[in-house]
Amino acid sequence: MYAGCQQYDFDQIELFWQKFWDKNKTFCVQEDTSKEKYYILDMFPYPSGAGLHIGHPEGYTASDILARYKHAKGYNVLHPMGWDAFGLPAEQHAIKTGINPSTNTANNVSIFKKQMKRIGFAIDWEREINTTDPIYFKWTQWIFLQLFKHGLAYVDECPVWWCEGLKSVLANEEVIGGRSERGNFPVVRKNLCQWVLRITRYADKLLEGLSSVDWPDSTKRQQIAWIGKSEGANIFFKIDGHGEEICTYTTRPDTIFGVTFLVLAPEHPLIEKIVAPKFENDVKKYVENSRKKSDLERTDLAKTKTGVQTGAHAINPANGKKIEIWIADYVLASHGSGAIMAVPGHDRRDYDFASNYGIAVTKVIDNASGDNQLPYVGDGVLINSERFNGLSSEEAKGKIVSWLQETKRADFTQNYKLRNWLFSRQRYWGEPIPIIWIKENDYKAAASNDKFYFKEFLPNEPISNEKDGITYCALPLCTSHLPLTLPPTDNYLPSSDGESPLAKIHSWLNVYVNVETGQIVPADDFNEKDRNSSCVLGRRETNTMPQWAGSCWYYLRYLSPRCETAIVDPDAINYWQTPDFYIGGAEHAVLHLLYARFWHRFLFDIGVIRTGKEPFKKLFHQGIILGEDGTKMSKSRGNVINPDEVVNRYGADALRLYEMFLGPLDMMKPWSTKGIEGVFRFLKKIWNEYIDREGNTKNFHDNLSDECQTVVNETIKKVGNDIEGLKFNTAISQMMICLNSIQKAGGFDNASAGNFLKILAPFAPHISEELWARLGNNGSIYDAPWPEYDDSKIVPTSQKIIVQVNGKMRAELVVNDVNTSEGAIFELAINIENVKKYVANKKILKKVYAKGTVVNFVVE
RNA sequence: GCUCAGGUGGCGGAAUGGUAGACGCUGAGGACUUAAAAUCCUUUGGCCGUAAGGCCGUGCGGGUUCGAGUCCCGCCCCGAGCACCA
Repeated sequence: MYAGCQQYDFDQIELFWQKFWDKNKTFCVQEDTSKEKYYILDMFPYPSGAGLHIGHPEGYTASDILARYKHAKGYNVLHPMGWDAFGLPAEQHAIKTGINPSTNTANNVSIFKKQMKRIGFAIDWEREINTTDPIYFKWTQWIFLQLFKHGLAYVDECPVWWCEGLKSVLANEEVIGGRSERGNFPVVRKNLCQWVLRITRYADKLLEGLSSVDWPDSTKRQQIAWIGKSEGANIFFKIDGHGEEICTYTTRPDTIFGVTFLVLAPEHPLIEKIVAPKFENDVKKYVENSRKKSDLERTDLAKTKTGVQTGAHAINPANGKKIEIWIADYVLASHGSGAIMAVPGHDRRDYDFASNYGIAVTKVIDNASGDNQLPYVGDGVLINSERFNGLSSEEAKGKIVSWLQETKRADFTQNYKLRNWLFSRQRYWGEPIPIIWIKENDYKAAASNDKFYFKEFLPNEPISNEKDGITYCALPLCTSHLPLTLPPTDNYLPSSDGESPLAKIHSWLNVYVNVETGQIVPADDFNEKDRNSSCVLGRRETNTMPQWAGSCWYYLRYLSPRCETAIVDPDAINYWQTPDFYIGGAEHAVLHLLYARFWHRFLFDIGVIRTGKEPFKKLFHQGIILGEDGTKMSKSRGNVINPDEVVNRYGADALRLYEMFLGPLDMMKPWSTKGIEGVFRFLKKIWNEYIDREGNTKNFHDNLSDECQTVVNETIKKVGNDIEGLKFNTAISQMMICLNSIQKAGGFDNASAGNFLKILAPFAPHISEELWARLGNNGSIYDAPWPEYDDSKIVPTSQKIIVQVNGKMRAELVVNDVNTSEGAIFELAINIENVKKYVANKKILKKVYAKGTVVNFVVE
């Protein structure tokens, strides 16, 4: 069966085959131990109301080509798709309309799915997942509870980014230049009680794991920079006339003899204790001022560095010198110990500050190049450093810290830029955090009860939080309570004091917990006659999880999407393991990919999965498709290309082919409407090589010319290699070259007609299916094996050798015998008219022959 | 400022140190057609030349090499990421 049109009617053909694939479940897979598996993962989309963007099909087509190719090569290919559907836009839509976000989400998902099916991706839709589906987020909550149990989730009253525009707290990563990443609203600091995940405990593991993965270098580098590990030392400075010490972190202990002052961050806890009465007012003013400043203002590099004296002094532990202690906001409380030993001779920032306030600058490192300019920030040889003079920076670092260590005035240590992961969001449309807060006394009493039900995820140390003078402890739900679903409401607006909309839904919020039976009853429904000593009143956690949570582990869920007993079925993961290939945008280089690695390594550490420490062995980022004007597509610029319109006008095969033909997959490249007409023409040419004007399949040649056979075999080879190397643009141009040759030669023979369709199929599956069927084949071309090529046909029977004189091309030499000797080649070459001209009467200094390619005569 | 990636015709882009510009688009000319669309053929880096052929040419300046878009050094320009991280 086939669509049966006369001309290349892409609409009829594509719809016919899409229906065929659906009906026959062509792309559905099961574990099959007789075959090697290949797991291809796309970063799953957020199903926005705007529908598919023209950039989506780029990555999806790339992974689809690979999936279809690997299948043809005999692999059991898993290529699933799902929806990262929690998130702000659906919630804001709900705030505006009062319609539950799940309705809106379901709507958007169906649009996305329809669009993706219309492009013909070889996706196993039976494995479709959705992060907002309770059967999915049951396990997201379960993983959170594991983190909680293992002491990796805690609450902290910490300064967080509060965005008034979004009425929500944002993570550091969601704040760009003092404004929210989404919506571009201004943000301010605010103290709130938040859930935090201890990702910093995994800093070293996350760093170490990068060396074992095949990822783009830039992405690895970004993660390394984000983790920001540095090796250095804590050095302790005694405060003159005080019992206190100031701990400073430095990576340059070799410059300790050049310390001329200390600087504390304005938030440093010792400030109040050490400030001299005379300076109290100035200090107070300065500290208050810097608290008011936004981070943007504080970290503006262009501004001159400001600070105030404390009037207190510290003693340099290396030489006993008394130095001033200053406060300045160029020192960050969040890094190291929030205090630094300032070495203006060898640090740009300390130098700037010292210059502003007339503080002494001492040179303690000799620059090898003899440049005397200060500050000199490189390594060198120590001077003015007493017994350490003459040592290199490298040697001195260790020796000085060891020496100070003897008297407990220093310690070797490391520092990280990585902060713990703020995991709370004050939103409705996210996974509820499966925690109930109960009074500390109730918790203690319950925990010491042998019949305590809530042991499954109980941490060693209770997580507690004080509210209105009462201490509450976090009681973790058990697997049997999951999923904890979102209560219905029609008011999605967060409360003005920063709490999630869930805090307003009292029937859900307040519950009675039976700590012996595990029964949880809404307080409203609580029947007083059921009250007994094991019933305690609790308040549910109202924060929800960030959108990253659902995407941290989705690649595991595809393996057994309906599994009810575990996050992933053990047999399924034992077979499919982790993805062999992961493709998605570079915008997720740090956050998603770091968080997912963190969860994966955690799940590995607690034995939930045993498939290796890293989730994504091979990663690739597709580039961005720009508008026709070479700028980023945006509504305001009016340069947005709608994929539906492209499909309507040229078809899915043309869209797929064109996006792959545009240029290298990882590059940014502009869309061109004229360009897609080119590949559309190519598809029509293909059609016309198979089907005559009456719509009948053509008769092919009995055999092809040698020349054509060479091209066909080269094409099979190159297309295969190019797919493996993800060089789809050159694979397509090779197929064009092949078709041009076939066209010139007057058509295919039977063998090449079939082979050409097999290599075309991953790129343009619909037309390939249709023509494959019209050649008389049954079933889907998807199941046809990848063709073999004949290397002997690729080796040409004659060779074209370029003849150069002094490196300039002067002639071409064609030799019929590939094994012609070097001497004979020189003889033939030198006798060509246009070569003779240049070597005549000249002394030949050198003759070079690169076998089969070039002859070069070097003459005086 | 630091780190990384890149700079090739009118455009998107090809080129294991070996014919720079494959393939596609655009432009020009032609065939078919009453005409148009579609299709097909020729041509399309610049300059000189009727041609054969020659000279120049991969951001700029040097270098290595028989030979450089490709390797090395310095500079310029665009893009991305990080950005007072001590």
